[in-house]
Amino acid sequence: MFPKLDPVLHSELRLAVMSVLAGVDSADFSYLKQQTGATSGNLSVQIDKLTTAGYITVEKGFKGKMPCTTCRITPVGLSAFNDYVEALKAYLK
Amino acid sequence: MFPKLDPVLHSELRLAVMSVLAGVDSADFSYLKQQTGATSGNLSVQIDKLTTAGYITVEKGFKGKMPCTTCRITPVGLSAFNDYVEALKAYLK
DNA sequence: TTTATTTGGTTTATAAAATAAACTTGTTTA
DNA sequence: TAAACAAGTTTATTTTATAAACCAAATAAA
Repeated sequence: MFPKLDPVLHSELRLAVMSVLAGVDSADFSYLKQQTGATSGNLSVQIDKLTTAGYITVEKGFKGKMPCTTCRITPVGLSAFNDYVEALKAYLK
Repeated sequence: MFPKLDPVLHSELRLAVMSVLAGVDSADFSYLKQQTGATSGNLSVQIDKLTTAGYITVEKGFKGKMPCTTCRITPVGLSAFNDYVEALKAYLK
């Protein structure tokens, strides 16, 4: 009837991050922050959770001399995102 | 960009309850419990929150000698539900 | 050059949420 | 009449979401 919603994705900020990452090859921390309007702390925590779930990968490097954290969605993450969208439909009709 | 999601509705069980109520004139506690698969305690709490938000009304009566709690969605609730669906779309594309 | 200020985050603290377990009140059944 | 059941509510506990506080390095200002 009502399928279970993936708790990793059923979160406003994590869903926004996944939504951004689903549409680009990669996005760095600052870009995600700007796109989502989140605070750094909150974004950092939610990126960790998405990483732990295997939904995104994080690569820490530098852009010039500044640290730069680059995020990418994984195939697992993309699939989970699509499943979540499908599951939600049962609730919205 | 990403609109704020109504926290009252961004909850698996409350959303399921609203989804059921959006499609019927009224539903009693047992029916909602059966449709959503929720535990009584959880359902009771979430019904309270929807009531406090003004999204549903609750009428306590009897069916025969047994107590019976009947829930209905309000116009405000229906409107909030529709707004939530619209807002979500920004996250799902 | 030393002192702010900004960038790019992480860690920690706290308030709110979701959920189940335990309990209550009354009814039906054995 | 005692046990089981129905229909919920209350309470307790575990997670979450989030912001505040913090940190280190780079840049700008004095």
